[in-house]
Amino acid sequence: MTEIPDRYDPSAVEARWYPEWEGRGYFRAEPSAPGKPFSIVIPPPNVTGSLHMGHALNNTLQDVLVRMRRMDGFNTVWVPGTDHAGIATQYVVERQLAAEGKTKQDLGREAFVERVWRWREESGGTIIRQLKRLGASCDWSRERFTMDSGLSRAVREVFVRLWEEGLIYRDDYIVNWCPRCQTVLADLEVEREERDAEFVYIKYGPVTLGTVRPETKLGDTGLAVHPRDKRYTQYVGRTLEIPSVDGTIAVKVVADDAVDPKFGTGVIKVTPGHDPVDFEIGRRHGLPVRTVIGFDGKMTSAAGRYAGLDRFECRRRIVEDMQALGLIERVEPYRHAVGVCYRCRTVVEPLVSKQWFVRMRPLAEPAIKAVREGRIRIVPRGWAKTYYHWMENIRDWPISRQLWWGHRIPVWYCPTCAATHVSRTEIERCPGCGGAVQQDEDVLDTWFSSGLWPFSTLGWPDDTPELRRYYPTSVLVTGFDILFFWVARMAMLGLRFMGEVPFHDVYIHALVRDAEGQKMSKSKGNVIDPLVVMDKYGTDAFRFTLIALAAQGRDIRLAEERIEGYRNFANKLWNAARLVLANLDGYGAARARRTRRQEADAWIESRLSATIVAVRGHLRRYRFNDAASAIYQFVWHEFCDWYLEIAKLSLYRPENPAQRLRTQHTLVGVLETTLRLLHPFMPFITEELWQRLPHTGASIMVAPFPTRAAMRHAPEAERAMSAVMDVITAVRAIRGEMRISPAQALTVILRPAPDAVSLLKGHASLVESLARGRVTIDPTATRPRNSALAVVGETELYVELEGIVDLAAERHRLEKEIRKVAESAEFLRAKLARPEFVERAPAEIVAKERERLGQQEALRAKLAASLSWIGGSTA
RNA sequence: GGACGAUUAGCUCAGUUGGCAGAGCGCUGGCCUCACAUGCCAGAGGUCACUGGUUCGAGUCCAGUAUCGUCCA
Repeated sequence: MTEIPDRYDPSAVEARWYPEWEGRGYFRAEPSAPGKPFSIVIPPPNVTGSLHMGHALNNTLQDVLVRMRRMDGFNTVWVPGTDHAGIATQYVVERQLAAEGKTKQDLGREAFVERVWRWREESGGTIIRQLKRLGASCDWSRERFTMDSGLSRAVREVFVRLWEEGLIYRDDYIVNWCPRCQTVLADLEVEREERDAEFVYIKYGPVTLGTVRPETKLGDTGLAVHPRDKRYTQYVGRTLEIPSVDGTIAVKVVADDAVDPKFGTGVIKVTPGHDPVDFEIGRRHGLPVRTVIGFDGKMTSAAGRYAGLDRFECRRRIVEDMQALGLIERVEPYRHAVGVCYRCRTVVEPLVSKQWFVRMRPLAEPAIKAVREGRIRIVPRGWAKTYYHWMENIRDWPISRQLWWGHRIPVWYCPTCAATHVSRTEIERCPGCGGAVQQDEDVLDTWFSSGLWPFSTLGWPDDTPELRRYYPTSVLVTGFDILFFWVARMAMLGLRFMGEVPFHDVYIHALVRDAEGQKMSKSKGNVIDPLVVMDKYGTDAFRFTLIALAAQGRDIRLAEERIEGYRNFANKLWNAARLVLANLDGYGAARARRTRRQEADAWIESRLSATIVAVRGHLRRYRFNDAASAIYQFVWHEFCDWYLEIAKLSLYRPENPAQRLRTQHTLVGVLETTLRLLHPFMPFITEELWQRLPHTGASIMVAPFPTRAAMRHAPEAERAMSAVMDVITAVRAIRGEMRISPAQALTVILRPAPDAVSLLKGHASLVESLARGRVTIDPTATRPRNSALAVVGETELYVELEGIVDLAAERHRLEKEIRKVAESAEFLRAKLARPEFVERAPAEIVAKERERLGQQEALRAKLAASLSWIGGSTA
């Protein structure tokens, strides 16, 4: 048909359908509508973000599930939204200000926060637009933002309740401090980076010890050794006066298990103010905290003559000074992992300060139990182990952040009477003494609000219809990198505040890497931009690639050739539909239904039925790649490679009109059903083609997802067709191996087993056209001179070679064939010769192997006879 | 140092309960056959990292070794 181009052009199709679907309200959920609920909340991307491969994979998988369930008639909701990303967002706006030569202090807190809001209005929608480009069928009317008033109310409610229940406290603690972002970071927000450093061996009074952080020597208040390390027992308990760069310092020697006697000299200096391990050691032994590095990353006045120096500059200077004093024994190069801020890569400084914490243990226990009892199912299972390990060793969660952008901690201090008030509402006057109060300066960790996401987005703390209908959500789809940041916290907070798990299933997918297996990162320059890919290959092809690569438990290496392959798949589908559409003249469904179904029709319908069952089964178990490959295999290698070729016979050279009608009917039925099956994976092209085919309904999006009942299972037809196809393949193989041109028609004689006569007679024209030859069927045929032979099951097949090709080629082919068969027979004979196998293996397995051996031997005999017939040696 | 994972065709990877090893890409040969050269037909290619064990039978289960990777300290 000339009006449909022979290449699929995704751009126009994609641009057309998304607004159409959205406009018709297909994405919108209605709690009061019927149907079993199926709900998903999106892992909210950072509002500062733009779509990367991880998002693309994550949201494609969610969309597959949501679209399938929606078509299945579930009451489906997919709640989208974004996360206010405290540090990241503040950082972006600070950089903008810096470009204008201003700092946030110049603006003041209120104006700065206003400025961030303005930034969000202008630039915060990027990722949402990109999700639409991907085809994500989110209910945009329910889009949420963690800083929305509703969600902020939920945050405050949770804080106050946790406080009332004694699960929130404020304490001095050693925390990870980012001197650049000027805020505390949770352990999880600190990333490790390999860096080269110097391991400096310092003479420390009577002992020598190694350190990578000589500048912290100024803050040392102790020395620690292992309790069983005999080298140092004599010093334990003593306080030593150590000559140092700035006079002497007093350190107490303690024995602690945390010291590794085999590392360095087996002695460590203890700096409780600047190292988390040392802080713990200091607590255990009552050592004082001495802070020598400040929140700005510069040495404090306690650092004496080094005060005011940058911490790294101080390190250099102190090494020089000690060297001059002869206090350094030696310096070794050392490569180690330092903690850096996950946002700005600045080296994190452990510092002691007052922070808010959530007690995790009481929250973690029910969350562990929920997974253990299967109320939350983690898929793939392996991740449950990681989850348990972290949850069982969980530490209290520092939730305060020294930022301006975020949920301000709902705590007020009264300078007059020194009272602390925690409140759901704003307070101006102290309820105790009536004096003016001041709110805590800090805001809450972003994960504190995203941890409430599954219920805060549905209206909590109010009792809403949405909450009652859609909570717990059906499944959470996410990457393992935020298993602890997010998944674990949602589980804990959901159980605490809803009394019920936040999701039944957690599907954890892989990380997308580049073709070399490297994590994609801007600094490495190996990022593949999803939007560029979608422009180049089409969204459907891109989605299908991600799905096809999303095998459980392994990282995805994305290579462009794969995407190209699935672009070709989309094109294949497009052209199959072109063929069908070009041949629908005279088609009427009602009349077609009265025609007789041919074997090939029954076969392709049966194959589709099996594919539907497979796709459903795989999706139920989140085996996305298996689902994709099942449908790919069916569309390309069964429908296109075989059925369309068969259909052409009755389409182009109809033996009778009824048969043509029936073929049209099958083509339409199978293609239309296949499109529905494929729609969750490739939403755009399927809609476009479906609209052009005869169909019922306004959109494929709301048409039913195929069930096994849609197509009849027909094992008999499958067996019959597979026999016919084997014959065709055998003739083609002879042609191919003998290099006979496709233009050369062959003369083929079939000598079928008695029970195959009618089957082959019925499909002779099929063989003739698909194998290109004239076919004679004769159960009593004898082998012509100068012919090639193939054996298909019980059927012998001769291809006349007289005048076409010389027999040496056939001899060569047969020899190869015989070698293969003989090898296989030998393998089976050896297996069956072992008494252990015959005695102990299940009878049916033994019988099966015997039968196979019989077949192989018979085949070998025939091939050998054939070879000697044409004058070859059977040796 | 600890935990987890990986090792299967030239490359990237599947392989659900143990029963003759699969796909895509690439490669080789032949084809512009009236849907598609983003295609069609045929084909080559594997000691399933290594060493033991369990079993009639191991890519699959167990133990160890090697290499790589991730996370945690």
